[in-house]
Amino acid sequence: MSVDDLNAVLRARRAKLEQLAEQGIAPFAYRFERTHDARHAVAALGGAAGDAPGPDVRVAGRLVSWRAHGKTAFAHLADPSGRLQLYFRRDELGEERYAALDLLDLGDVIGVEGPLFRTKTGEATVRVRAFELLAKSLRPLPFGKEEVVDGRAVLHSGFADAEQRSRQRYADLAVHPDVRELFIARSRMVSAIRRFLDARDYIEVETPVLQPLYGGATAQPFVTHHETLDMPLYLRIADELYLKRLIVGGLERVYEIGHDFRNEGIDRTHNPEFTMLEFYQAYADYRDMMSVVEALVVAAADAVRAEPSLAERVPVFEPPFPRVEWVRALNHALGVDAMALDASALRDAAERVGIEHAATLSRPKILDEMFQVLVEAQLDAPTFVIDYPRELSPLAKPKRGDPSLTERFELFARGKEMANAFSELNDPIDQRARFEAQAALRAAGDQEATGVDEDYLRAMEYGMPPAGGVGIGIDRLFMYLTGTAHIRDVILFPTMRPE
RNA sequence: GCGCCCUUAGCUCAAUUGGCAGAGCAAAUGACUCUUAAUCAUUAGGUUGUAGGUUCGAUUCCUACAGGGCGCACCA
Repeated sequence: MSVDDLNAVLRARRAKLEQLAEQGIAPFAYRFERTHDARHAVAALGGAAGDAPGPDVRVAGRLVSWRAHGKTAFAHLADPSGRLQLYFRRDELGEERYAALDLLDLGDVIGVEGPLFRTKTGEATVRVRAFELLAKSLRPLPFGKEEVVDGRAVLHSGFADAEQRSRQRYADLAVHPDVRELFIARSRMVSAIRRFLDARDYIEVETPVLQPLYGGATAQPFVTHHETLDMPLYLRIADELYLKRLIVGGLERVYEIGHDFRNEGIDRTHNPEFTMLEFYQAYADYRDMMSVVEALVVAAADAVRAEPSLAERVPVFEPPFPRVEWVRALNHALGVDAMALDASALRDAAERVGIEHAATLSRPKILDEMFQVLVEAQLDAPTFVIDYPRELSPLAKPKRGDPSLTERFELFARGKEMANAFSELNDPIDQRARFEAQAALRAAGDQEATGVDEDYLRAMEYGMPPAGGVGIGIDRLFMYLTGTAHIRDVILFPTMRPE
């Protein structure tokens, strides 16, 4: 885009850039020594009563409002900690420097120096003695105007377009302090989870994102190609099989936080790449892992609640969470023994609860759909669903005492799956049989079925201790804790078509 | 992938039945030494998402395409 194509606003800013050059003012600085951020500057003035001047401060940030009155001007500077009012006077700055203020624009990054004082309306303000341009803003940020009504900031004419806010997250963050706070809270939550696991003697590991065989979940993968090896590689859909190899190797407690990739639809709760936490603990079973998950969710919630602007939104948990047995819950909701129904009775039951074309679905699929409608959707408070039917859980160990079930739990909250966990299968004979069943499905055209992972079987044949394993979707956990409806609002740069 | 809806100035939004495309903010010029959605005056800013069609005339009606939103499907 040439300068000729730019609109008048952009041209005006470029013109100022030239005037700055003529005056020998560098529009893009190297550094600025700060003594305070906005919040600490306000605190530094403290309760200084009346006209008592406060200390000198040097603060830097973005110019977000400007009110000129001839020979004086008020402005607000915003930094990550908040906003601070600035007061410019011609008689203090001198005519030349005061005139140079004309070359500033909203959105410029500036640094100022001067004493703090309180205006007659009581607002902590810097009486600017000197200012420096640190970065010229050549493109107007979509600032709204902020009005304070009953002590609360009300934004006028802001940056509302959901598409542009996601595409230009930098602008969204720049003009919306609450968006910054949300992503800061997400980072704090992830840090808290790391501390939680570290404190329990888990070690954080990194396993391959590019995998010759994908597995550990059922999903369409992204496929790429390595030139030198001349072979296809898949972006991982789960971390599971590599983490369990490490259990074989004697790393008894491991976790990984990273992106999984699934080549599927995009909607309110799905992004093609998303953040997954998986952790595995040798010599533990799924009941041990339930306790860990309860404590982990509490720790994550505490970390988010520590962000004051979000505190009210974060649910308070009181472990232990209720446990609901899969079969018993479904039968109770249905009023009959679902597992005992024959094929046609099951179809009729499914259609009564609103499942369409049940005739085309497999038995496990019908059961799963009925469970989703009748039970999962009703689970608002965090609840463990335990002991899934074997036919729904190809990756879990059979339940002790009832081989028709598996030792598996999922954690649900607000009707959404938060975590999925098993007593991990550690029998290589059984594992091979399950892989071969998958391979048969794949040969029959099921794109999501995986092949036989011989290397993983080799690892298991060396002997894998019993272990409990958990997967938790970090994006969804954070959505739940903050009451965020759309996954794109908790991912800094969600996947979108190019403009 | 399917259905419905949306796309107008840098931002937020108007525009009667198909009849000269408007406002606020932002911008430019001027006035103003405690303002805070500052105020006041003046000015500029548009190939109405793109390409076609119907019409004397299209922001408006039709078709296709692009991007987006919502729902469905897929995703245990």
